[in-house]
Amino acid sequence: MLSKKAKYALQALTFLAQHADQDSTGIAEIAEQEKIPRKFLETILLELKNQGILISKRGKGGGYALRQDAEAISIGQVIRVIDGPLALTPCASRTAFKPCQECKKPDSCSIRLLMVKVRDATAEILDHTTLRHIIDSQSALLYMI
Amino acid sequence: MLSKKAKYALQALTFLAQHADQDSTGIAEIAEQEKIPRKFLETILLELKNQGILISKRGKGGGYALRQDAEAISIGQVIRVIDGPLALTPCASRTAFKPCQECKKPDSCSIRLLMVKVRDATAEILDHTTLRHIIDSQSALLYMI
DNA sequence: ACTAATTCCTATTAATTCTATAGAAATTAT
DNA sequence: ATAATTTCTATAGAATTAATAGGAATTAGT
Repeated sequence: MLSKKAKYALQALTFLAQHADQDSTGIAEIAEQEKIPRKFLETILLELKNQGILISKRGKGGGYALRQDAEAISIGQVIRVIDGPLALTPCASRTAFKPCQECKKPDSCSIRLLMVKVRDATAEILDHTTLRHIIDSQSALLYMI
Repeated sequence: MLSKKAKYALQALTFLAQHADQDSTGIAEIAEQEKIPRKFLETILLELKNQGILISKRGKGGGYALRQDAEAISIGQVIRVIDGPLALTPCASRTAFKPCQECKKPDSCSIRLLMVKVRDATAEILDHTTLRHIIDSQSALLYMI
């Protein structure tokens, strides 16, 4: 399951993608529009900034904006940054592989191979879907079919 | 991520599938061989029994066995029983759909449609992989490719 | 009938993670 | 200066997960 944090992050990024014309949008506005707890959103946006997905402007009139165009930010990237690996088990992650304790042969563990297969299918979708797909519902819907 | 409980369940079921010739296998043996905390495993096996995946024999010489053949038990079924829906969000589940609070139109939410797509890809794999595939590593490996 | 071995049941504790908030420092536009 | 904002770090609160406890019920063998 996705955490609330990740869901909030996707909502906020979607909002920012939709307001990419403005050069920055404040936390307060995003929190209010998307109904996300204000202080919680603060920490989330800060994390997205520290991870290079957002840029910020401090002080009066400050706020956040996407660092790159919406088509350059994949949903997979966002979820990994907030919730960690996409894989169902650490031993099935390609970005953060970690073998199970006491697992002698990860290479021949059938459960692991299955989990890798699921991870690959998930990553294939999430790494090829971008914020652009999300905000442009028409192309998104076409893409989905 | 899969819970430890689900991982233990898969280990135990794999073990039972490999010992399907015996008419029952005790908790103690499974716990020892698979290095699963004994008391925790008790509750897991009981749950799998209550969900119709295992049968048990009580009293001296008792134990557990698969209710059906290994090829009739899918990994998706096991994970759902222990961890709940495969989907990353409740609104993307087909077996336990639940809309997000305040979501006006789940039908046109692009994030939801994306999550449904991921769910379907995951379920396609997990519902078509059985304990038989897992224990027969050769056919499993072929299947994986 | 007795004993030992086992599953069954329910409650509880312990540990971990997730969610949210607090409060003040640093920064910036006006 | 002032007001509005992000930044930072800590921590509290809530929920979930992981594990254990202890005894009841059942069964095989003697």
